[in-house]
Amino acid sequence: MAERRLAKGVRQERLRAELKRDPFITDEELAQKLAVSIQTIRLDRLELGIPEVRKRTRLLATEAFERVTSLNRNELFGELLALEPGKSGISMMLTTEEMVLSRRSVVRGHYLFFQANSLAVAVIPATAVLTRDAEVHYLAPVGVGEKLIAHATVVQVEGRHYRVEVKIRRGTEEVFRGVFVVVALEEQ
Amino acid sequence: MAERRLAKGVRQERLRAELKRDPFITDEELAQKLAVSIQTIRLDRLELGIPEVRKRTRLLATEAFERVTSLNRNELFGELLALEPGKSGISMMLTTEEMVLSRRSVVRGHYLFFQANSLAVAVIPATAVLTRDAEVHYLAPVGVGEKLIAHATVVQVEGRHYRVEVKIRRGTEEVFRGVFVVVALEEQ
DNA sequence: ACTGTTATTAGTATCTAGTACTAATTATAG
DNA sequence: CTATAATTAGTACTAGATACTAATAACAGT
Repeated sequence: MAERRLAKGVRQERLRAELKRDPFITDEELAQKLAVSIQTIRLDRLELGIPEVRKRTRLLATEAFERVTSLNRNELFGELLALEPGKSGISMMLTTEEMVLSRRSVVRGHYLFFQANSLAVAVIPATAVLTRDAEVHYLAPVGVGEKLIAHATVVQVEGRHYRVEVKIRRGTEEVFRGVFVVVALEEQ
Repeated sequence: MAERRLAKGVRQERLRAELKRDPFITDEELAQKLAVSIQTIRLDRLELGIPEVRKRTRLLATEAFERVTSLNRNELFGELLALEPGKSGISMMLTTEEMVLSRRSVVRGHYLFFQANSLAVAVIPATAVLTRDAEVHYLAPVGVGEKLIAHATVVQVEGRHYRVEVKIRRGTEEVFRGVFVVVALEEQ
C-alpha cells in the first residue's frame, strides 16, 4: 500500500476517503492501511473532528432509525411549509448526496416524483388517499445541496377524484411539473 | 414501573417491545425498566437470540449503509431478469415492510414508479440517461411480500429520445402501467 | 414440610475499541 | 544547529459487554 511516508494533509484526505468507503473501519485497520501508528490515526481523527468507530456507527444507525420512523410517520417527503386542505400546499426538500447515483451529480428522478406526489396527496382532506394517475415532466437536472420548493394546487374535483398540479422550483427556475389524479378513500 | 415480579414470558415480551421502541437501549437500562438484574436481562437476550446493543447498532447501521450504497451503486431498482439493449427488459422487485406507510398495508406509489422508471432507463443503450417525461397509471394497490415483475419495451426512437412503455404485474394481474420519455446523453 | 428444578442474582476474568494523558523519538524548517 | 511539528509509545481508565462459576430465591410436585 503506502510505501513512503505520506504528507500529513495527503494522509488525512486518504483517511477521509477510507471512512467514506467503509464507515465501520477501526483505528487499528486504518493504521495498517495508511502505514502509521494507531496514535497518529487518533490524532488525525481528533484534528479532523471525526468520531470513533462506535460513535460513527451509532450516528448512522440513529439516522437510519429516525428516517424510518419519521418517514413512515409522516406521509410527506420533505418539510411542509404551507397547507390549505383541499386547495393547495407548499413543501421544501433539500437534496443530499444519497439521492445521487455514485459517480454522478444528478439527483435521481424518483425523488422529485415523490416530493411532488406526496405533497399532492397531502393537500387532500382525507385520511387515506391513493394516487391513480400521474403525468410528469422533468425540466432541468437537479444537483446535490439544492433547495427544492414544491407548490401543489388542486385544479379539479369530481366526487372523490382530485386533479392536483405540482410544480417544483429551484429558486425561480422550474425543474419539475406534474399533474396527479388522486382518490380519497376515507374522507375526513 | 414494574412493581411486582413479572412472569418470565411476560417480561421477555416487554423486553422485545422495549427494543423495538428503542434499539439502542443498554442492558443496564433494560434492567432498570424491567426491575430485574442485569444478569437476568442478559439471560433473556441469550434465550431470545437478541444481540448486545453494539451489535444491534452495527446491524442497523450496516443495513442502512448497504441500502444507500446499493441504491446508489445500482441504476436498477429491483433485480434484472432479462435485457435486450435498445429493445426491452424485465426486472423483479419484492415489496418489503419499509415500502409501506405505517398503519397501512399498501406499498407507496413511488416504489412502483421507480422500479418502472429505472428499468425504462436501463434498456437504453447509453451510459447516461435522463428521464424527460412520464405518464403513469396505478391500476391496483400492492401489498407487502409481493413479487412485482416489470416489463419495459422501447416503442419509439427519435434521435436520442426514446419512448419506453413499462407494465408491472403481480402474477397475471397488471398493477401499474407507464410510458417514459428518456434521453440518452452519452451513447455507448 | 421437603426435595428437585427453574429462575434469578452475584461475582470474576477477560474482551474490544477506544479516551485522556504524559513522554520520548523522529523529521522538518529556518 | 535549534526549535517546532509530527509521530510513536505507554499507562490508566471507560463502557458495555461475554463467558463462566456459584449462590440464593422461588416454585412445583410429592
